[in-house]
Amino acid sequence: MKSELISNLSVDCVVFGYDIITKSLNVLLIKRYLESEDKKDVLVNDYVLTGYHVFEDETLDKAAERVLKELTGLNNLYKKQFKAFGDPDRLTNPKDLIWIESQKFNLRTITIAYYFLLKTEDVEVTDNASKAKWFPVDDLPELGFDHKQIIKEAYEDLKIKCLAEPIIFELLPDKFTINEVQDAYQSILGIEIDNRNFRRKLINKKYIIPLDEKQVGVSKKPAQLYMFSKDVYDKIFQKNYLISI
Amino acid sequence: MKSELISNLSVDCVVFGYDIITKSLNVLLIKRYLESEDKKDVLVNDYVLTGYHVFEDETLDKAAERVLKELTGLNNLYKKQFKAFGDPDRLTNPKDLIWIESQKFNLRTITIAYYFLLKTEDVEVTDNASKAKWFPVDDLPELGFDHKQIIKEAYEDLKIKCLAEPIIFELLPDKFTINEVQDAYQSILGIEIDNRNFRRKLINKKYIIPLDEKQVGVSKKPAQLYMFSKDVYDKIFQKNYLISI
DNA sequence: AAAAATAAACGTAATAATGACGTTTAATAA
DNA sequence: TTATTAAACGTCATTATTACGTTTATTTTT
Repeated sequence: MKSELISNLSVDCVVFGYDIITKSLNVLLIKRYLESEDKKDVLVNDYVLTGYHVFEDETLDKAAERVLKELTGLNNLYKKQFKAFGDPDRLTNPKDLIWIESQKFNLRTITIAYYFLLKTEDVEVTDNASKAKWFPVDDLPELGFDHKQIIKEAYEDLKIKCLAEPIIFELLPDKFTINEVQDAYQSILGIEIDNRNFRRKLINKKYIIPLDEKQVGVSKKPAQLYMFSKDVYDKIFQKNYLISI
Repeated sequence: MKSELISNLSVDCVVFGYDIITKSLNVLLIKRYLESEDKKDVLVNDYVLTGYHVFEDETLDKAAERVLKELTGLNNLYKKQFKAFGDPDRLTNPKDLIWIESQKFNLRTITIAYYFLLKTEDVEVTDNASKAKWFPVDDLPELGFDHKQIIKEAYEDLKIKCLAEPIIFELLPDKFTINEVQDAYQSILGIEIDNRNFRRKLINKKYIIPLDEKQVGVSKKPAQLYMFSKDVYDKIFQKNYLISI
């Protein structure tokens, strides 16, 4: 008879931050440590996503939020559980064998992967050996485990969601210019958009609200600032089923 | 120190079938058995999704496909892993406590939930006590565990995907009429669509291909049959980023 | 203080898509 | 042969999109 699987449960967080200056979508990564023979922490020359085991009395969502809070100090970010990873080749450690009622079980590590959206500027990054660091999503360093794959799938999901929902505003400051929105779309989706058409389209949306403010500290004509109203968006969306196949 | 979580891993399958006659989206469910004191199987008066433990050497996807194959005999259906469910209150059984290196662990059951799409007609259902049965998604019976919630979330995900991708054709026969597509959308999304506009829109799509065939055995004017070409759709989609916020 | 430079903002015309309807056609049933 | 009915076609006003050109407001340079 085949063995049923007992697994070690963790969450991994893909933290996406958009940098309005460099116009790049970044991922927050930490250096990986491994436990050595003599129990000292040894630095490995690659990076990993932040993740941790789920505690006994914790929901998956809470575990992801806890991990994120420890990493960034932030709460209440846009969060999406996008996929579970748990293929047999994820088995990490030969010590991960357990016995239950004299039966042997392999202990596979299942991770429930989340992604979070924020503004790069909201996370203070000090480039110490042990601390988190931003990397452009299209120029990642060496990554441990299957984390490159996890990031890839998170990014795919994000792109699709960007096209269908106004989550771009989770990545932008509360007050933004039209061109900043365009740049964000272009960077994330890897496409070119006509500025004049994009501008008209966005300005005509009821939920894109012009403010009585302009950019300050720019060395050319300062642009009009806008905000996104989720309330207005939700009201409009309710009656707007659009089959776009 | 808080206990890390060790979990029992399973997959649950939400099998959606669309019935072209009753115009209803159905879910395939089985009666639930519980193990009684004297080890005989005892029937419980509710239904559950099909699901099973993941085996030691199995990927999550393979496990879901295996469960589906055992239930329906079918392969190669549209499949989506849509969410992991594993909150602490899912803990089912007091016997689910294990010891590893003299540490006690609670054994929570994590389930990776998938949904599959097929035509109701493709699954022969015999209404025996132990066999699978179709239920309309908006008229479900009593359900065990958190399976009502799982179905609800699968349905929400399906609705959103229906609006963005041509997965409706996974639920329809290979040869279909325009009105059958409209009925499917109306039933699944719970909306009314103008037939004349819908017809025009669909017929104009390059990937909706008219066949040299009409309906047979209908008692009114027989309708033109069409097919969906995934190849053509994929080619068109590649250059068609549409930001529809 | 005027001129050059430049990003922001506005404009237009052709085409395509959508929404809200009315009408005709091809088949079966009476 | 006629009535019935679902399928299929047509129209018109409105809105959205595409593909461009032009003007404006501000800073920097001369």
